[in-house]
Amino acid sequence: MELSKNYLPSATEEKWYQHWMDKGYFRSQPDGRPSFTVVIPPPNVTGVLHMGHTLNETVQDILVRRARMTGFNACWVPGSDHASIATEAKVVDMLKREKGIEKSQLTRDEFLKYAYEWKDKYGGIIYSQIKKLGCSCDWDRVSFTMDDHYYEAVIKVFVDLYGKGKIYRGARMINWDPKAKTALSDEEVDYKDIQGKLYYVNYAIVDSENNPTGEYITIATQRPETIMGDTAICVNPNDERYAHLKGHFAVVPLVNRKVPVIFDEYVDPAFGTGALKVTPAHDINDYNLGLKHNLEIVDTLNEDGTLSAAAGVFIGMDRFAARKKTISTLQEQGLLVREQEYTTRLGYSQRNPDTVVEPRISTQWFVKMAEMAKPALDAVVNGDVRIHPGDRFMATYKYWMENVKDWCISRQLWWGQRIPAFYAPDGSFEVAETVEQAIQQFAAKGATYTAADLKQDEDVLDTWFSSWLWPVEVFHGITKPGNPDINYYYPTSVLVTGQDIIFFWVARMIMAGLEYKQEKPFSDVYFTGMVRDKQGRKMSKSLGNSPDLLELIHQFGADAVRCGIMISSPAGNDLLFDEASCDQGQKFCNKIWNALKLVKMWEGRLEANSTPTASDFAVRWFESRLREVQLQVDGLFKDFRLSEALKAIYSLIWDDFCSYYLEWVKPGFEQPMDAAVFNQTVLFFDQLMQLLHPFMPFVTEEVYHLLSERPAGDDLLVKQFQTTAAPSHPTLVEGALAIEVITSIRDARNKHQIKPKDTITLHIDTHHENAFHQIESILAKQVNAKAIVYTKTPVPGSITLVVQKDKFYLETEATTVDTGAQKKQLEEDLVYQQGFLASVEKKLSNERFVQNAKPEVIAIERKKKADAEEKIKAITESLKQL
RNA sequence: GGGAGUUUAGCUCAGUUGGUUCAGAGCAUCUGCCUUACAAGCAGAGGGUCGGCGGUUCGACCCCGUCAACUCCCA
Repeated sequence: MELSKNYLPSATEEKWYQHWMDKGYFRSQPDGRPSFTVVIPPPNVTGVLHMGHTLNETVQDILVRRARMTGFNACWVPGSDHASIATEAKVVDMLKREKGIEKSQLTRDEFLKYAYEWKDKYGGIIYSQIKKLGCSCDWDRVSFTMDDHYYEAVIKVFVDLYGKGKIYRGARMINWDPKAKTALSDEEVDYKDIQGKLYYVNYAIVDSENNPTGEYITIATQRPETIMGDTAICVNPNDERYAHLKGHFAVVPLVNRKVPVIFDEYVDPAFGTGALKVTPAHDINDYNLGLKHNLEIVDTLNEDGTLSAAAGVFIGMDRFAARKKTISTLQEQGLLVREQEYTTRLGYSQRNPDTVVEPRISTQWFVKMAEMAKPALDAVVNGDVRIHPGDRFMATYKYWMENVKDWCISRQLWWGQRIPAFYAPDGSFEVAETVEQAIQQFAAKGATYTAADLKQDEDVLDTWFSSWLWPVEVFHGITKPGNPDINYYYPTSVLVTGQDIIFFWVARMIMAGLEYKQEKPFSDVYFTGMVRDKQGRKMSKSLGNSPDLLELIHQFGADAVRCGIMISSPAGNDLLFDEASCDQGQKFCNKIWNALKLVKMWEGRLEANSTPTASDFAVRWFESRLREVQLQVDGLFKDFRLSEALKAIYSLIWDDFCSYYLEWVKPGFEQPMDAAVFNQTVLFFDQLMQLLHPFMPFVTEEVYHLLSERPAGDDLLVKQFQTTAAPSHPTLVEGALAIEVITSIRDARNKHQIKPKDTITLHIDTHHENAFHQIESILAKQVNAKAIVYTKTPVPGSITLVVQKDKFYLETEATTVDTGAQKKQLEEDLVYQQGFLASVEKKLSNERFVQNAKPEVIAIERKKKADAEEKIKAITESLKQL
């Protein structure tokens, strides 16, 4: 069989993915094995996979494949969420651009028809990308947050929580987008620093009898257009400047409203004039003050950002025009004292980036969080749910859970689950799964209505209110409680996601899981870092610095992309993604490919018992190295240190296997290959491919099948790991010595400019010849020695070097030996060793060290001392000869 | 303003209960090699006062305090 010069990913990847699918390897049904369940954090249907997703999906696939190979029934559920705000915006955009239709021209049902069409057209793109990446998801279980059963589950949960008093409807301060005319969640607001102005305005003081005292109080405000909504003036109770105003009132300019002067420590006496105008309808802090002091709320803005009738003046004028008008009017009335430049932050709508978000009192639906947060906090604090990397996120999680605010779940949109509240003409309402049920509930209270009388709430629920049920409802745990799937797969094993949604999603999923399954939704949470470009900038569409995943896969191959992103991805830290790391992955594939070519070359010239002894040590050593790394990788997986695991395997394959092992067992030019050694080599190669498979599934499966003919069903993807025996420690030490000797001799050859082709005679002066007997042929091959001889005396005219306690003499005809350089080298080495010895002796002669240090530590120090003394002796002897 | 995190080689990062002169890896750099698996490769090498200062300790990259710079979250 002719193998191509380099590894060619494209054909391989398609072939194997198809094969795995045909075999049904990704499908999972409950059985007798333990389950290993992962639910994909739903990417939203609007998108394509970006590098953040790529990292995420790769991590999940690695965990799932590894679990599948270690006896678990692995089930990875793919899916996506409906992303109500983003999707609705895209559909609105598309309708306008392509069909010239405004949303306002459509009925709700007509709009939803377009939205579903849009979803069907674009929603699948992301799945094809996940497949290209090699992800082993169970494609028979694809879930979507707007699926019929899922929709039903969300409604059920809403009704249930309402019944339990955990959902309420109320007027609260929310973020309002006056352009889109919808409430926004906190995460949909972007804050920007801007240069604004502080306006100092005089309010006349009147006493409790309403008589002007002739005094004015000056307040500083950024938003003079909200003056008409003022219902108090607030000062700090400790501020002596204003203490005499107790019981007095101020007159709000323009509208001449008499408002009380109140006292609250919230006010910072050092800011502005120390006096604050309180506008409970238009500022969150003022709103809280208003609640505390029982202030009237005057909402002076309409939903489109114009001034309302309640403002009394400038009615119908836009808020920013009204600001100008207010300022000029105050100026005319002589109430504007001064203006001051001021830097502040304003919230802008993520959807309409030029629109300033307005804090607004609005009637919305809320989930009471405090009660549900408590068990969810405990679950993490107790370690029932483990977070990786743990220490970093515990504090943040705790803080948020202990200071959690009620969750605004209504959105003024159409794309999403419609709130199941039914209103009677008199404004009373019932929450029910169906209108029929609502009619009954009204009837039970003595009110008779028909379906035509009742009006369902126009709003839909926040997308997170559906995705927080994800680990439960993808297995129909809400709609069909107790079904075999939910019983088998829940709780899921690991959730892999970005740290940015720890509150929006992870915390709430834990709440929902505990509420509806009385059990955590997952045992471990693995937070990946954020993918940035190599300059450290966030990847974003507007910067255009996010590479196209399909393009990357096309260029480097899926394995290379996976390898590239994992190898540069320390657990939990942000990673600076550079395409060069994919290049490294591609080279790694080629390295493996070439090792395969070498092994396949030997297949044609096998011979039993040709020269087995020469390779004995190589085989024993590599077996131990392989075991050592296998055990190391086991441990790293337990700690979710996947990047380190990949690096360990990478180095095992490239350095230990290719650079040493294969070179050591390689037969001489046109020499036969020992059959036993060959078979052992193939077994090693198999195991290496198996170890690497979760990280780089395609190339490993391909190489596995090229190494040997495999019976049907013997695929790497389902090949089970065997338990690993302990490595032989002495063998590992001997191997390390061999490598050190080889490297030192090569270095000496280089330094003395001995050409690679020139042979040497190697003289070894050692106390343990046996250790060298077994690696003689390896040594000879690796340092190009034509002969190896043992000696107890220095070899005149040779290159001398000392490795550990042994002396080596390189005899060569090619060059004259530069004794000066050698001497210098040995002297430097001697100085270093003497310094080392001195530091060890200093330690050992320190009484307090000997008293306090652990016995093992002291023993190690004594050994260090003895080793250093021997080495110094060897160097000194060599120096004498020069 | 409140909280968290980071700072180790030119770059990106490891460093797991303080104990080899412990200062590591990959990439990049330099030197020598077209050695019949691989030049997308091979063999070597040089790079660092572990952010600054102080403390605890027989001993500190590691623990404590403080200062500085950067990043993120919340308001």
